Amino acid sequence: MNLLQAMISPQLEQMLSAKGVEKATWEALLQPSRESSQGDLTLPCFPFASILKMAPQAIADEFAESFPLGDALLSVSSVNGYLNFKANPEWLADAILSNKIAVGSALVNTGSTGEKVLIEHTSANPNGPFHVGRARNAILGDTLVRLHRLHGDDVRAEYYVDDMGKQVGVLAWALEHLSEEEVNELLAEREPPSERWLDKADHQRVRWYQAAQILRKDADDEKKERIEREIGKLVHASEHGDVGVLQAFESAYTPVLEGMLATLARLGISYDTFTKESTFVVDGTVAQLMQRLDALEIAGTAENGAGYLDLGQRGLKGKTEFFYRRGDGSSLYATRDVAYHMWKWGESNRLVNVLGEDHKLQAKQVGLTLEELEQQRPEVLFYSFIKLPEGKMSTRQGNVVFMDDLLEEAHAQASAVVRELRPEYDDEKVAAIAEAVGTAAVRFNIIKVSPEKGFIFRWEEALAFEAGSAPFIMYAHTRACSIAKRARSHSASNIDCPSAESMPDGLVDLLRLMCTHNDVLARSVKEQKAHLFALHMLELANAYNGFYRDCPVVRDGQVDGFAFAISEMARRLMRSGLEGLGITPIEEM
RNA sequence: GGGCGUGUAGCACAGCUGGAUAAUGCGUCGGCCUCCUAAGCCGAAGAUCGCGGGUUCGAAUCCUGCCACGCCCGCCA
Repeated sequence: MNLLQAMISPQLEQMLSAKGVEKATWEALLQPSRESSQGDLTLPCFPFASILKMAPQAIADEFAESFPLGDALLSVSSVNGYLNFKANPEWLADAILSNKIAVGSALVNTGSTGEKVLIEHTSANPNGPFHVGRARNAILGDTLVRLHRLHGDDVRAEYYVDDMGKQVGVLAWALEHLSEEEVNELLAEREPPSERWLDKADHQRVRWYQAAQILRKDADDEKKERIEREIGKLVHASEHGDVGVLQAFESAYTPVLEGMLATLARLGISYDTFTKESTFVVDGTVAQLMQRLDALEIAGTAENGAGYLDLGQRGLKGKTEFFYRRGDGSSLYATRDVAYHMWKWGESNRLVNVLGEDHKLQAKQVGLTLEELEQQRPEVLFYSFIKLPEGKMSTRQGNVVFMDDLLEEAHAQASAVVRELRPEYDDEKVAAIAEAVGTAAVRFNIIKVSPEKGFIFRWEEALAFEAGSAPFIMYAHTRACSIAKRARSHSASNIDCPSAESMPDGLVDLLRLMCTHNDVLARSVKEQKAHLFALHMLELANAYNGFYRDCPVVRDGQVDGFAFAISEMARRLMRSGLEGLGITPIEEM
C-alpha cells in the first residue's frame, strides 16, 4: 500500500537511522502484509538483530511501543519479530473520498505518466481464422494495451502484417492455381467447414492454404517439385520487393486479415496501426541494414555468400550463427524484424512485443543484433501455447478450436443462463448481456493465468460463469449500478465517515483493497503481468460483495451518504478495471 | 545432446526481487433468498510446494544434481 508507505517511511527512517540502520537495508523489507488480519504493511526485524545486537522480537516490541500513530495508522503491533502497521480505515476512507485513488480510463490515451509505449501484438500470418491458441497473443496484448492506458501511458497498439514470405506465398499460389473442386477433393477427409462461416473469408480461404499444404507434402514428386518451384519464385520475388507480386499477395490475404480482425473486434480488440513487413524491403532500409551488418566485427560470410553474425561472441549459447542474408542476397524474416525494430524505436520510447514461446531464440538473436547496432532491445512477453486435450493446435492440420466457434458457444451458453435467471428480460437485452458475458468469460479465462504457463483448453473452463470468472466481477459491478440507480431516487444523508470501531469488516476490507488498486495496476504494467490485475479485480469484486452484505446503502427509504460515496467509488474502479481487462461493464445482468 | 520454460490440495491456478499459519476458484460436505440482483454470501474438510543435496536466523522462493512435461536449436516464417 504505497499510500501508507509514503506516510510512515519518514518516521521509520528517522527511528532506524538513529539506531544506525541505513535506509537501503530496510526499505525493501517493508512490504504488504501477507495476511490482511496482520495489517497493511509489515517490517520483518530479523535482519536488524545482528546490527543492533538485540533479539528481533525485542526490536519489534520497542518500535511498536514508540511508533507515533498519527492520522494514518490504527495500530502498530509486534508479533514474532515482525512489525505490523495497520492503516486507520477512517484515513483510508478519506483518501478514497478525496480522489487520491486514480480511476483512469482504459479507452483513451491520457498520457498522464509521460510514458510512450508501442505494443506490438498478434501479428499473426494472415492465412486463416484465429484459433484459440493464436488468440492468446491478441488477448494478452490487447489487455496490456488497455492496462497501460488505464495506468496513464500513451499507448499505440501495432499489428505487424506478415505480407511476404512463404506462408502468404502458399496462400496466393493456391488461390491462383486451385479450383474449388480440387480444394474440396483434397480436404474430403477433413471435417467439413462450418455452415456458420460460409461468408467469412478467413474460414473459406484457409481451405486453399490447407489444400496446398497437402499437395506440397503428398503429391507425386514431379508435381511437388513444380509447386515448390512456383511458390519459391513468388517468395523470392516478394523478398526482393517485387511490387507486382506483393500486390498479388495483398489481394490474397486482405480478405483473410479482415475476417481475422472481425473476430478480434468481437472480443473488443483493435489496433492503432498496421505495418507491413514488405515496407522495409521496398524502401531499401533492409538492404542498408544488411550492409551495416556486413561491416560489424562479428559478421561472417558463408561459402555461398550468405551473411551471418557470430552471436556466440556476445554470449549466445547453442547455435551461435545468426543468418541475416541468404546466399542469393535476399533478407530473412529476422533481418526484416531488426529493421522493423529500428523503425519502431523512432516511433516510441518503450517497446513491448507479445510473442509465442517458439520465438524465444529468434527474439534473442534480434535483441543481440540490435545491441550490436547500438540500439536497445525491446521488452518481450512470451506465452506458452494453448493445447487441446488431443494435442497441439495447428491450422495446417486442421485440429483446432476456432475463436469464432468458441465465441458463438459462449454466447449461446450465456444466453441460456440469462434466460433462466431473468425470464423477464426481452430478447434484445438477453442478446446484449450474453454477448458481453460470453466474450468476457473467454478473455478472462485466458488472462487470469500467467502467460508462461502452458494450458490445455477445456470447454467447461472457458465457459465458466461462477466465482473466479469474469461474470463474477461483472455481477458485482451491476450490483453497484443498481444500488446507484436506487440511491439516486432517495434523499441522502451527509457524507459522515463512521468511526473505525463501528465499521463492519466488509467495509474495512473494501477500503483497504481500493487503496491497493493503483499499486497493483502499476506493478502489473511495469512487469507486464496482466494476470496480477485480473486477480486483483476478482478480489475487488469479492470485497464489494462483502460491503454489500455488511453496509446497506439504502435503508428505510434513506440513503447513507457515506456508504453511497464509497459504493460509487468502488463502482467506478470496477468499471474502469473491467474495461482494462477488455470486459464490457454492463449495468444489468 | 545443448538452450529456455514449467512442475504447488482430486482438478485448475496465485505466491517465486528469501520472511509469520502456502492464497484463490472448481469439485466435495454443511448453512443462508418476507432484507439494495442468490451469476451471490457464510462455514468445513482437503498440500511430503516434482525428488535429493546446499546456502541462510529463516527456503515454495536462491544455488546445485536428478526426474517428468513443453518450446526451440532452418541460408523457414
